[in-house]
Order: sequence, then structure tokens, then C-alpha cells
Amino acid sequence: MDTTEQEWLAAYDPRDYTPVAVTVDVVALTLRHGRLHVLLVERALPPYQGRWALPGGFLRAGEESLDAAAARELAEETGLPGTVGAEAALSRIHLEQLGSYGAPDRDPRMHVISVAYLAFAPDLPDPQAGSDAAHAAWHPVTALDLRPAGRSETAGAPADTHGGGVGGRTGPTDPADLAEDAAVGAPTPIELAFDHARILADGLDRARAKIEYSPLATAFLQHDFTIPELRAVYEAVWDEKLHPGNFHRKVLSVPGFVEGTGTTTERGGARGGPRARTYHAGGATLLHPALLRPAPGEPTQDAPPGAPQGPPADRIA
Amino acid sequence: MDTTEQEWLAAYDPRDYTPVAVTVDVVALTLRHGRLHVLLVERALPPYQGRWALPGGFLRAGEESLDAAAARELAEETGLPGTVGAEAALSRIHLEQLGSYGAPDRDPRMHVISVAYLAFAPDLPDPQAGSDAAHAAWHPVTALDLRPAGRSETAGAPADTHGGGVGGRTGPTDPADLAEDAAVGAPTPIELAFDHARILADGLDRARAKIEYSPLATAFLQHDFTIPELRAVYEAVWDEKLHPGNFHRKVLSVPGFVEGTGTTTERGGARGGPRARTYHAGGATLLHPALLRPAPGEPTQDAPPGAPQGPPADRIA
DNA sequence: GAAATAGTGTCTCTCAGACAGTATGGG
DNA sequence: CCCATACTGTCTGAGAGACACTATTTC
Repeated sequence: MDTTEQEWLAAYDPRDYTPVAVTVDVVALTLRHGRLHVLLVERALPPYQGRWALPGGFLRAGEESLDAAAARELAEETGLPGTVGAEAALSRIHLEQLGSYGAPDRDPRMHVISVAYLAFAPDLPDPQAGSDAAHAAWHPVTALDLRPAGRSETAGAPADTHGGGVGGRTGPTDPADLAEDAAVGAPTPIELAFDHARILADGLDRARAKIEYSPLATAFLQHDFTIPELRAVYEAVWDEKLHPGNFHRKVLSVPGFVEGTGTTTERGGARGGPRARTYHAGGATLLHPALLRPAPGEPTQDAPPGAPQGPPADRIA
Repeated sequence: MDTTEQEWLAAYDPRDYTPVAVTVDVVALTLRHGRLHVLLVERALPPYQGRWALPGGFLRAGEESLDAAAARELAEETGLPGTVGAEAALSRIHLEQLGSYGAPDRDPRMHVISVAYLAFAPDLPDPQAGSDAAHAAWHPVTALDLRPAGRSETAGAPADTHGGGVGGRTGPTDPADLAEDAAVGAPTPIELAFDHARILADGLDRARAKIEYSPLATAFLQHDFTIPELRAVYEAVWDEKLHPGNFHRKVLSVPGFVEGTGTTTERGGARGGPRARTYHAGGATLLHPALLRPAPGEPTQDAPPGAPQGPPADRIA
């Protein structure tokens, strides 16, 4: 704070100044049926009445920190609090600050500073009707329009986006998408309220980068999980098919990423295969070496019809 | 925003509620004499009167975005605006959002939400006396106490800290530190106001991680620079000696990191050696592959038992 | 039995780091 | 002349990706 403003603050009466509101919004991600979903609430009042928005609310000034406000909002909207074991379930949710958004016109009513948070949650039950979360629902991110609608000036420079683009979706040709999209009835993407499309896009970028060098992909799973389940998390978040064998070996080679439990699953895969060993998260907070995303544009899995990159001779090794 | 708060906001009169203030604080880093410095201002009024703090000030509600407020504060405190060519100099400064801090008691007067920004600047002249920046000065980060003083509850989870710890400094045994510390008169670290030590520590972590995978280390240098100068940036930010030969080859191997200008410096190194070729920043926004930090604890260069790594005499540079 | 999947072995290519080693310039 | 420094060459080891292969389980 510079001198001038120190003087202001010394005789500061907030009622003399243009007010600012501070809200906390949460990008809560989870995995359902192998696809990435985000928690949204339907707005009951204008502006953006009837549109879907990120869950959030006002900071309780003087009472709570930003972190506490985000945790409170998340608990309210997921409908988890009040039930036995809710704390245990919530404690497994990863919550981190994403960034702040403060364009003066991002809310037509007044200048609202929104501090966005990013949450990784295991598959949770549907939000309870009749509670605060009456209008809350999990939406597949592929059904949402991530292009910043209208005004594009937002404040937040998202911390870091290792690579890849915001609209990293491959398109509507994924057969798994058609099921739920068809159930909704329309392949037209949902447009979010305010600048929430931008916030969500930033959150997805952060999530994609974060699971590269942190073990937080495990936050999408139950306490015990298998390597193929963990691979499904990476494939859903990155929207990339990964090589099962190489992924398996790589995960086990990173110290502290996962720890074996000594047991296996009860049944094999849905379409056959042996029973997988189970693991739980290890003690590492940083992955060394990291699980780098496949370079965009590079054919990860299948060879392109044109030129194989290796020497064509030693195919039959 | 959940339903309850939507109703609140519909009939919202901000004067009825506990007010919140929003400030923007800037962690502005630069390189002086091969060492990392941060811009600080001395507080003229309580609380924390006489203590050094990060430059910052109130967001002008309804008028400017968070980004604009940060740029304005930085321009005011560096004393650059108003002079010819100031815009050109400011345009070379990298400015990104760092995170928000909102513990209710972080300011004793009221609940203040601070949105922190991180800036990388080339070596700038000292802030002009007689301006807004009268009490501003660049401080070597090694002279500051980075441990969060007193209350430790701050809101911001810094985006990502690839590795290393908050207190990544090696300690007071660096002979290069003694020179300037002795000039100040005391090796006792300066304690910052509010939770600014925590914010600064988060900013340093971000800076250390950011130059790994982005070309932003060039933002600390003039438009044209040499590879050894670029290496000095990495060595100062990481506080690690790097292998000159390997660093050179690695920088040139990353596509789009630097582009040669075809010329060399006028003179060789201060202590001899050939003239270095000059480069400027290339078009890449992400380094592929990244310049990974040497693993902590691993002896990168040589194990110096008593061998000082830098001549303590390069004060007059 | 057919098909899919868990997990392992192996090869190759790339890249990081450890040294040399050469050329160039300052004192 | 001595020495520090810019820059290049070369070797080695680690890691990522491409297959190939076996074992196991579901339908």
C-alpha cells in the first residue's frame, strides 16, 4: 500500500467509498462413468436467470478466510454436510485456489471480485434435492461451451498452463459422449453465466497440468484403487488414450506415488482380464519424475498412415 | 452463488453488510548485480509503521480490473510513468496474478482481501524520490525474513511449487550475501509487514517454477542478451550454480526460446574470455523440453569445501 | 473358446549431466 | 603469459514410448 492510501485507510470509513463484493466460486471436478464432470447450479434469479453457473457465494466478511468460504460452499452445494461421515468424505476432496477474477463489468449489478477455487472429488452421490443444493447437478464438461462468452476481459491469469489448449476436447465423435448427450437431448453446448466459462476453462487447464507433477489424480478415486482406474483418470482429464503397459510401469516407478495394499479386486475387468492389484496414495506430494502429457499433435497411440518415425527396418525386433 | 445468496443479491444494499476491502499487492522481482531483488515500500503509518511492505493499494471499485490495478500500482511505485519511454519499459515487464490472501485478521483494521501479483522486470533505475515511490527501494531477497511471521493462516494456496521449499535459501553462509548485508549494517533479516513474507515466499516459489517451463527468464534482461547473462538469471533465481556448457547447449536446443542476432558483445567477459553472441527472446511461450532444476540435495557442480562460489568483490559492477 | 485386459520384458530414441577440449580475449 | 570464459564434442545413464508376450478372467 502506498502512502496516499495508508492515509486514506487511517481515516477509512468504508461507507464513503464505492463498495466491492467478494465471492468465492468453486470449480468442482469429479469422474462419473469415466468422464469428467463439473458441479453446476441453476440460477433462479436474474441476471442470467435459468443459466447454469459455478457454485459459490459471498465471503462472510470478518468471519472466515477464503479457503474456509470455499470449503463451506463446496460442502453446501454437494449436500454432503449434516450426514454422518460427511467430514471424512469432504476431507478426501482436494481444494486449492485457482485465481481471482475482477473485471468491473463481469457482474452487471456491481463490481464483484470472485476468488475461484478448484476441487478434485471422488465420485459423489447426486446433490440432495430439498437442500441448498436443490438446483445443483453434475454436468459432463464435454457438454459445456468453454469459449468465453461475450466480454472476454477477466482478471485472472491462470497460474500456469503447461501446454495444451483450453478447448482440448476432441469433438463429438467420442461414442461415450453420445449416450449422455443424447439423454440430455441436445448436442448444443451449454453456455454458463457470467465469466464462468473462462473460470472453468482455467480450472481445466490447471487440472490437466497439476496431475502431471502431483499425485492429485488419486483424489478422483476412492481410497483404494487400481492402476487401470488411475489411468482412466488421466485419460479423462487429458482426453487422451494412454498406453496401458507404459503407464503401469511408469506409475510404479515414481517413488511415493502409490503403495500396494497386497490385495486385488474381487472381479476382473467388465470385459475380461485378470484381477487388478489395488493401491492407495503414497506419501509423495510431488511426482519425480513427472508423468508428462503426450505432446499435442504427436500420434501417441496408433501410427499415422504416412511415415513411421522410427527406422522402418527393425519392425520385427 | 447458491439460491439463498442470489436472493440476497437481488435486494442487495452493500451498506447493510460488513464491508470488505480489496487491495492489490505486487511482488516485483528484478536482478541487480547478479542477485535477486524485490521492490518494497516503507510504511509511514500504523499498523506496521516503519516496516517494509510489498507495494500495493486499493482496487478502484467499478473502474478498473485487477490486472489494471496491479499494472497501475507497479507503474506508480517504480516511478516509471510520466517519463518518456516509460510505456516501452513497462511493456517489457511480465505481470501475472499470483494468488489471493484473505484471512480475516491479516489486517487489524478490517477484513482485507489482497490479490497478489508477480512481476519480472529488467534492471530498473532506483525509484524516484519525491514521487509516490518516495519510500520505495529494491531489496535483495536474501536480506529478508521469509518465514511467515506470527499468524500463519493465509488463504492462498500458491498455484504450484514444482519442488523445493518455501525457504529455499541456502542460509546466511553465502559470501555474496555478506557484502550487501554488511552495507546495511546488520545480517538480521528484515521482517515484512502483514503476511507479506508469505506472499513473497509464494512469489519466489512461483518464479522458480515458472522459469523452468516458460521463457520468462528473459524478462529479467534487456532486449538483447547473451547466454551467460541468461544463465546468471537462472542461477540467481534458483540459487544454484549451473554448468555453463550444458546450459548453453540446452538453451539453444529448445525451439523458440532464443533467436540469434548475428552480433556479439563489444567486449569479452570482465575477467577475460571471448565475446559472447547476443540473442533476443524467441516466439515460444512454453519451453519444450523444459529446463528442469537440478534435484535438490544433489551436488550439481562441485562440492566446494570452503571454496566460495562467487568472488565477494563484484560490488562495483 | 474368443476376446479383452493386467502386468512384464525389451528395444530404441531423446535428453541431461559429466567431462574434455579449443578458441578467444582481459589483465 | 596466465587465466577465465564462450562454445563444441563426446560419452554415459535415465527415462519415455513402441511393441511383443504371457497370464488371467469374463462372456
